[in-house]
Amino acid sequence: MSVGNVEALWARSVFSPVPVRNAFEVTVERLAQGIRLGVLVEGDRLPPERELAETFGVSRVTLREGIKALRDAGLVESRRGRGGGTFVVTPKPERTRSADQIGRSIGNGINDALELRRVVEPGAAALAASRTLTAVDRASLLRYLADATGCDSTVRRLADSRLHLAIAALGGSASVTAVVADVQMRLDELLRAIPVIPANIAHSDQQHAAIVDAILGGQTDRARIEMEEHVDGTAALLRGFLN
Amino acid sequence: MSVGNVEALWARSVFSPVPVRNAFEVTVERLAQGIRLGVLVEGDRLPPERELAETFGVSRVTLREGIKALRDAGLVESRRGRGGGTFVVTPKPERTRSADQIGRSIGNGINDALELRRVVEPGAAALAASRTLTAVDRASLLRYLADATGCDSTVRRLADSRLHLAIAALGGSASVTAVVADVQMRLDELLRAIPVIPANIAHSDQQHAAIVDAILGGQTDRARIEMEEHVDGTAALLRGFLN
DNA sequence: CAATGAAGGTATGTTCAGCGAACCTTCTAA
DNA sequence: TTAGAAGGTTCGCTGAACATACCTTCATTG
Repeated sequence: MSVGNVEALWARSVFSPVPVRNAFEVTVERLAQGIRLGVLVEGDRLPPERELAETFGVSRVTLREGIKALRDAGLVESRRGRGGGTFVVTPKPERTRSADQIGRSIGNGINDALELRRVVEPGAAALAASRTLTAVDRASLLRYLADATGCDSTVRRLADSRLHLAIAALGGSASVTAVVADVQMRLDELLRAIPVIPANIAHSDQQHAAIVDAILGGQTDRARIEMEEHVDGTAALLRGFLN
Repeated sequence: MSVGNVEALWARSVFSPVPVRNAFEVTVERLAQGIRLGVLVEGDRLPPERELAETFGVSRVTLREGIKALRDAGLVESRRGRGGGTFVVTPKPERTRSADQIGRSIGNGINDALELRRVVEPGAAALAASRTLTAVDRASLLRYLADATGCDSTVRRLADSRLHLAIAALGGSASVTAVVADVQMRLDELLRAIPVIPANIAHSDQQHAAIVDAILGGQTDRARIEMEEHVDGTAALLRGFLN
């Protein structure tokens, strides 16, 4: 692959439009990410608006705009009255655009996301393996692995995200977890759109199991390598569907 | 190290204050980062305000507020009249707070930054090594290595940042480069504040050389390992000064 | 040695996101 | 049946950001 010279890349990074993100957008993004990546699951109830607004450091009006957007997107439902609240709802099957369409719309961002993933997820796995995990954490990890094993379609996609995110979270670094969440989010729509064949699922399951095994065994190098292979496999699959 | 359970970490990541960053702040941050990390060096002239405002997608008034902040911080100077402009100026020796003070003010963020660095920089080095570099890029990399070798103090700090950033940039992924820039920025003040002893410098120089050698030789694994050692060394040094 | 024009510096009025605060409506649990 | 906990609504205020026009400096150039 041809690489422009370093200075040019720097210049682009310093002299490019500043991403102006207002409170509304950030709020929506946060909550949508929580739902899309399976941190908030179906039936979960969000904290009351007044409370959530405060923890977000945002006015209630702004928060409500965000929630309205999520409701319009079919991600949550609101019920009024005592005992009411805003609840996470089944992720709709969604008008799935073809992987090709999505790929086109995200464009070069895909390669960028895949490269970032290739860098950060193996590192995150190794970090997790280097930790001394509590019994609770070990149990959680195994549960996430089980959830992501065998099944297919939408459920699997969610469970897969959760597993990858859990691995990152076990590393204990908020920033690392945030980067992994960002990557998962960027690739999510695409991963949901590609058709999954049983052979791929089985292979992916094996890799997941190997990664978890390495982490639980404290084998940092192996954890990294297994994750590298897994990530490379997914990347190859994705790139295959976009050419 | 004891790690809280996964769900708790997630909850914190979803239910925490949204970072509301206005155009002004982002603008300042961008330019300050460019200067602090040595992408813009002394004597460089920024594009004219009208032009820069447009590339940033920000009004000229807002941009000027940002530039004023940088001027107050002693990072740039402005000259009026034809042939004038805003110029990057010598990074002042700066009222260097002690490493301990800085450490306290950044607090837990340091460990977080160090962990992120440990994950992302070795990966970035490996990514760079996996590329087929142009002759220009190879020459650039060697020049950055030379700049960062031997000298000490402020000059070295800047050249070190530039080298690490250049390595990330050679990987060709904008996102990876951005994360590395973020990490370097977070650790910059601290790294500037710790006293450097000749032995450390020499060791660091050796490691830099080894990293660059591995990258130029296309040895991805070695590039990663050398960078890991280098980053671990710096981390140990930093942690040592904070205890 | 003027005159030009490219640059930074200033002033003004408009718009709109976001806020706080008070209030309305629904509906369950006691 | 009623109190209270939730979501839903309204309104006026503030400040950030903008567009636009104009002023000031001063190196270059004719």
